[in-house]
Amino acid sequence: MEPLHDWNPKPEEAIRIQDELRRQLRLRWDGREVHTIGGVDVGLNDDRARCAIVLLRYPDLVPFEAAVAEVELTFPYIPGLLSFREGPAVLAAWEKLPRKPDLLFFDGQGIAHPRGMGIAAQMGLWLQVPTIGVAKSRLYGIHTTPGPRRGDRTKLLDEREPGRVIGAVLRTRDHVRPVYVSPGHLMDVAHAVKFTLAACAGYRLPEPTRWAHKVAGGAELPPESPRQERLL
DNA sequence: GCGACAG
DNA sequence: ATCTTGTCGC
Repeated sequence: MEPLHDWNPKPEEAIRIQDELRRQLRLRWDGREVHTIGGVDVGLNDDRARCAIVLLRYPDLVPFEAAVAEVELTFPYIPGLLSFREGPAVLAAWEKLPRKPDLLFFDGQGIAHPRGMGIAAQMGLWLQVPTIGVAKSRLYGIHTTPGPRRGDRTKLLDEREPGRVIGAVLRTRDHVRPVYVSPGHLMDVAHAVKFTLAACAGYRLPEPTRWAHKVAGGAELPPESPRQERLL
């Protein structure tokens, strides 16, 4: 892939990089067919980051492939610069994947970010694949509380430009805390919400992300999820 | 200066 | 993210 920038800049430079990358984002869904989706999760251990990417069949959500990679941590956790801490591990796991998914879910924000460049957006640019950010809490944006049922949602608005919708606060289960959904690259808000609901099966977080979290923690894919199954 | 602050 | 068991409520 095309190196877009250095991964160990000073925070001030990282911010400049994000401001520059923003113009490359394509916040539009092109209508492509989706047969496989992937989930990314990064676990942190002392001075190393372990990333897992799990691929699932869509729309039945059966996991069939996974890749794990571990990398040395070189960047601190700074709100707004999460991608610089976890990005290298994601790239390492991505290169180990035998095949790439049609769509990727991230644990974190897409464009619902101070500079419109959350980890789902930034990695979408690196990987050149449609991405969606599903965060467990808010980083940026203003909103009201959505209804209590699965599917209920409110708009996530840009703090500095309240007329601009940057995502959705979405209830993925009845009476459970909503998640913050925002498009990354090659995605729009409506489809990000649609795919997120389609990927949530009984739990607050999307299945791809849940599997990635388990695998990053050492779990194996179930036997009934053959790693070499033909998909088409 | 005082909060807010993905994972 | 991580420290940490059982427990209350939807």
